[in-house]
Amino acid sequence: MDDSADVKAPEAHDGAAPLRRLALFEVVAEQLREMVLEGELLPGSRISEKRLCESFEVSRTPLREALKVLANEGLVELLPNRGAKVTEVDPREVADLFEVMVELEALSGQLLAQRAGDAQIEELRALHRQMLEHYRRQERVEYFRLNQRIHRRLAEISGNGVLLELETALNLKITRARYAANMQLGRWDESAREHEAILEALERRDGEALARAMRDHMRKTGDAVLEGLAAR
Amino acid sequence: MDDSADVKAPEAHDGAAPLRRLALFEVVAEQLREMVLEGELLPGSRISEKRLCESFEVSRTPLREALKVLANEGLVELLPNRGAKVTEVDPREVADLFEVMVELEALSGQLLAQRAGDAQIEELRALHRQMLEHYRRQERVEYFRLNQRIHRRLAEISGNGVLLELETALNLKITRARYAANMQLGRWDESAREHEAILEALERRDGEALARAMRDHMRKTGDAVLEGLAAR
DNA sequence: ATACTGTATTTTGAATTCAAAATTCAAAGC
DNA sequence: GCTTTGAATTTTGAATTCAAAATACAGTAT
Repeated sequence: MDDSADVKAPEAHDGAAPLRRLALFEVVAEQLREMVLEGELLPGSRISEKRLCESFEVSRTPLREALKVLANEGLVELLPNRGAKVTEVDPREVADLFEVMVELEALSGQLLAQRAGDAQIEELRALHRQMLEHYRRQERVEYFRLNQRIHRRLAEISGNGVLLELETALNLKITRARYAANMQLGRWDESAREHEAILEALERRDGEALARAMRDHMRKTGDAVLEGLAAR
Repeated sequence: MDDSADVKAPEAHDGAAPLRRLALFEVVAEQLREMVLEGELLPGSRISEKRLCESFEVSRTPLREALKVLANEGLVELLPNRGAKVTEVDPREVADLFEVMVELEALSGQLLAQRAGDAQIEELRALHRQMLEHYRRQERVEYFRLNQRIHRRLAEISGNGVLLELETALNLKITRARYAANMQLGRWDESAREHEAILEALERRDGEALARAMRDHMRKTGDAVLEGLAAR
């Protein structure tokens, strides 16, 4: 309607153009997701459709579609005839979350030991080194980003698409719990050591040890987050 | 010709009755889900919004909302500006699915051994006996239903809400794969024996054995389904 | 003053409308 | 004969409209 920059793919006659202009509701969903994750929309608060529509400058239709997506991700709750509210961070649920995530990580570990190629292990080692460098320089945001990226890459390389999807979905909620607990990046040193153990086990292709290391890492992360939540 | 009476009545167990009239899009989503699961809408087929709107006698708005729900469940794919199509049953993905499900079941087993109360174990034993009775009488549909119910009950009693949700979600896709492979109820006898082993381990509260039994059961189910898929 | 009831306002749910993109199909050009 | 081009049609995306439900509020009765 106005000067908004259209996101469109450059007209390429060349085949592989996987980049599609995403639907409005997807853009809105992404924005909303970020707002919920980072606590800009407070847990438990009611969501006024009208207000959000105005702030996003979209009509209610795409906003409501986006809310349905977020609802399926568990970030908002839809109360019939009563609008939507941001889901509360329930320590009990977070505990459950980690209980499951620990096992998923263990599975990732086993699969990784079987399936990771040499090049991929080197890639991970490089990312790891890079992360340690951020650690050394105390660059928190970059460290956190790389940490997330490494975990995602591990899930990708494990070669199980369903596992990757689940870890991504659960990681959403975990990230939110971290924010809620002001714990985005606690346990630097410990965490770095655990990562080292993971890399070593992977390089030895020791499935048992790798599963144990990843399980251990996730369990300790969970304990820290839960502790942070309790201390609010 | 069909049974459209089963739309509501989620009302069941414990105290606080959250009785609510469900939104139109939820009803539509439930119907669609069933149609996809049972193969009434063929994998890979494009979904015409107009046609479905007419058959459901609703406008496009709730139908589109329902499609978004199904898309998040992985039963349909949304192609921007090109409508929706029913997701194909990919044997590779089904294999991944079971690979994950096996671990979730193992976790269920461990938790069950720790947390199941005597009354709940008795309840499960009763359900098991009832299922065997259906087996004896060769009542396939009832057997299958009870089988599903027992698995769900096991997940519930394991006391981890996240685990329950994930198992429910994955079970959706597994059910679809079974239909696709014409395998809704293969392996009667074998399956019944495996269930017996599960119950026994649970009654002994032997977490290790229970995890092993449930893992084993799910793994064999997966093998059978994959075999069925390959033989299409 | 408090609790209750009926009414007005707001908010949500669903249908309809309008615009933009894709698909179809036929004709023109090579 | 085959491919390409460009309207006409269909289908999807998003805004708007209309209806129903919930909330807020005022007045009344106890």
